[in-house]
Amino acid sequence: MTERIHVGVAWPYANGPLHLGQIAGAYLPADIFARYNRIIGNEVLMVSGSDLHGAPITIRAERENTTPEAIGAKYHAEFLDCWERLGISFDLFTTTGTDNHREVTQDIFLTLMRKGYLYRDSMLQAYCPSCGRFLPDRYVQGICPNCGSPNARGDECESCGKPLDPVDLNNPRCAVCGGTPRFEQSEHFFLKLSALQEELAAWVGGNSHWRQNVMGSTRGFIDEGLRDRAMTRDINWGVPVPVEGFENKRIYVWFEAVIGYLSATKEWAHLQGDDAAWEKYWKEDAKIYNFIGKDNIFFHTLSWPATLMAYGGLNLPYDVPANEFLTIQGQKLSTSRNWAVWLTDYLERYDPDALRYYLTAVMPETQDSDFSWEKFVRRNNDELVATYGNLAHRVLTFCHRHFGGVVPDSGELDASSRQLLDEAEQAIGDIGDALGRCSFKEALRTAMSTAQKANRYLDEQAPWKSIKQSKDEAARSVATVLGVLSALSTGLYPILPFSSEKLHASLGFSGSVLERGWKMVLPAAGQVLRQPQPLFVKLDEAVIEEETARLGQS
RNA sequence: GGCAGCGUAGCUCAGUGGUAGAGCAGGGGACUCAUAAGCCCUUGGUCAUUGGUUCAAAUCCAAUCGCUGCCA
Repeated sequence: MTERIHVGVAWPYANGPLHLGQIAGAYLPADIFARYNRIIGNEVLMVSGSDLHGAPITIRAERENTTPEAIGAKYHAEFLDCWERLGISFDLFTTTGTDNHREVTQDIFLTLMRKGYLYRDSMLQAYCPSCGRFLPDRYVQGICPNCGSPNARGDECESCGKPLDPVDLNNPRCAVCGGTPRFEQSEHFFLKLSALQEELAAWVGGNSHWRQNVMGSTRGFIDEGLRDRAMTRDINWGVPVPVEGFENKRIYVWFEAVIGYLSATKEWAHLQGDDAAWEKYWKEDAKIYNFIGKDNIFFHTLSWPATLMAYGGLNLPYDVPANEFLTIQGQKLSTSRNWAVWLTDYLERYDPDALRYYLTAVMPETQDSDFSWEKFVRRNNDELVATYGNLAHRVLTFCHRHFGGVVPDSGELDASSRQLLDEAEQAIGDIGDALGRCSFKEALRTAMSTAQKANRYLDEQAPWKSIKQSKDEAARSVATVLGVLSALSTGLYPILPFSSEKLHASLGFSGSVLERGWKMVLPAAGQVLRQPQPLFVKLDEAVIEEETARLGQS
């Protein structure tokens, strides 16, 4: 039975380059999941886009004497290039800056207003007279009332970790100009989350398939009691509030960016030439998955579902497989200290599948995990190259040397050959099962263990020995392993698409792995093999030192 | 501070009531088709700590410590 699967991925902020934490946390798992669902025949739509709004991008633009549009455009182009090179297969990667997104957002805003889920109230806001604008919480600095630290931010004191309100700071100052802000009442629209408390609790309770971390923190918010929150901001960059008197305000980015999942679907439908096609995913039977990092669980399991419930008639997320964080060589990622591995840098120097392999192997599914160049090189060389790449290479070169570069006739299979092929076929099923549950690490382990079994089998069979006595016996074991390789090219396709296609072609198949589908297809006797080329490149140990030296350098 | 997740071998992790596991790294061996890869054997753990429930706890409960995130 085919299903409709909507894969929505966190909207990256177009304020700087992508780093490996974002890839491991959201984009790679989303892509693996989307590829798997496509190959098993599901109807898949994978969308996301650049988040162009919010205060940081405007402040950066001022500092660099440019416009928010220019910064957004630069990084949006860079993101698109990265997806292409890393094989992140979006059906549409748009931006929050489109007319379509504005229209969809404003429609939702006005509908919620009309239904009473958005109401006016006023709140105290810091206003900087010398900058002539209201300041977001984090742009007010001052002395922490809790620990006395002189550089506490209005949202949080970094030195004692306590969350703060800008009005609590002693001697507040504007983080941009250093001037003294004053606090003024400002009118905003509040989302009536409190009114949806029961409905949300019931819905969350029915989602027992959610991950521990997602369910735990979502339940925590509900038990605490949901509070109404402002969904507009005193800022002049973003989606305009479609209400008279709010010309100098904009819709809050977290209210608006998640609407992108819906607006992007509408944009995709329009580009397909079928404006109603979005309804297949949002009104008809479909499962919506949102791949995100653990930092924005609240917005995806409560705030956005509340918006959808209030609007009415649209599908809610089916699953929100949020990942934990990736540290870099034992330390937290830090953009300001340049403690990060930037995706563009990686892609300039190494293969996409090597990264996809390593990041899947250490994917932070249940706890924070660590990226290190040493482990990257080690796992590439000792696992990916040695276990999988070498398996393909040793068998393919053997075929060229002894069987004229064609698939030999296996003849009647003996018990161990039959068993290995059964296990390979079973592995495809198990991998699929794991991928369907978003257990990506488990899927990879299953695949690699199949490659290992094939290596063991080869050593037992030793066709390099048997060929001296019986060409048929050697043909049988070699043909068997070619079958396992074919199975692996399928089973690993969602995770390692580039090398899977390469192996598929090396095995003499035409077309693509994707077209062939999620099944084991044995290469036919006589099928012409391509001249084998190594699937993966072995990395020089010097890479570890070179790359480690780059960390933390400005 | 509150809430949530996590803490198992040197590393990455699996294991949710029944004799502590895998891969990689380390040590040894036999082989040689292969990117000096693969295969076999092997060293290695007070399952964060303390207490409790149970015939039986890595697993359930409580407290403590540590790491990360969130506090919209």
